[in-house]
Amino acid sequence: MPELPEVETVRAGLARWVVGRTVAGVDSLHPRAIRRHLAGPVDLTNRLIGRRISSAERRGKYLWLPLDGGPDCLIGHLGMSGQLLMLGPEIPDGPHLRARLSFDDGGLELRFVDQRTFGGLQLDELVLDPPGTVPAGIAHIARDPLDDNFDDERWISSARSRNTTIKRLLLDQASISGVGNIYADEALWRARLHGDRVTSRLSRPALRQLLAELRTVFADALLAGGTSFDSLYVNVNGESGYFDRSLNAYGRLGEPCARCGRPITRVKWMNRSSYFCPNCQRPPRPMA
DNA sequence: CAAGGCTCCTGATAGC
DNA sequence: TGCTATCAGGAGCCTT
Repeated sequence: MPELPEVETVRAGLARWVVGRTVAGVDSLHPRAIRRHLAGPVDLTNRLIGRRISSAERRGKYLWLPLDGGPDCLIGHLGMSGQLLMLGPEIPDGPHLRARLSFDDGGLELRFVDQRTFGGLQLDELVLDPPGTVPAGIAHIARDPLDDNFDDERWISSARSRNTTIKRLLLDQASISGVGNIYADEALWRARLHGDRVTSRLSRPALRQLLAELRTVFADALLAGGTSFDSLYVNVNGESGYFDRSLNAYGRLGEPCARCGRPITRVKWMNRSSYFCPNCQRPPRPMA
């Protein structure tokens, strides 16, 4: 499942392979892949052809490619199974190919492949959000913890003013972006916090440590090229990351905790799973 | 307005 | 063998 480290790996690949190139053709092959582009596939094609990609940007799990000569950009989101692959035009289309960009140099194409169709592409306008510039449609997405302008103390104050639990807050992209189910569980395990802890009752040092653990788990995953849990995630060259070997909680049901040896537990949570060590990560005391 | 839950989607896998 | 149920989950959208 692509979260911040995987998306950053893809962004770096796009910076290497598509920045500076000019779009020559666009194929929209599945309506769901461009459902967020309300003006439709013809508009998407017309507005992309002839445009040169000037950079590759990211905030949280969103990617965007600013286009030369205008305030617009191509936004990409991988959803839970999206891949952006650079492939030669002679390579046959795979079964889940949703969109394709070709370039006027005739070189490698950019293909958007997405089995579960939660991801998508859209054009959007960049708005000024000093000192960064983000697409209008993702202005509600908070900065991520690897952003130099992420304000730790402000986030901590915000958390302590909220009436919610810490795992919910980690997954709220309007509060802190880039965190999904895997890295939420990993950061909470590293910080020895149970996901059901109420944010307003966590100390500032505990929240500071959680941010630190989030950053180290992201950094570790980036070094490994991202996590590939079910082989749906690959970088732009089609190579899987191998960070899943380093996970301490997520997907480790019944395996001994790397700290204390107690078996990792899984609970159903919001139509998904949470993995944690029942010994290192004590659930909150029930309110009287 | 904040918080929480529903829903979109496909393919692998388990169970009968 | 072939069917149905379950699971994976990001994030927009809706309800409370």
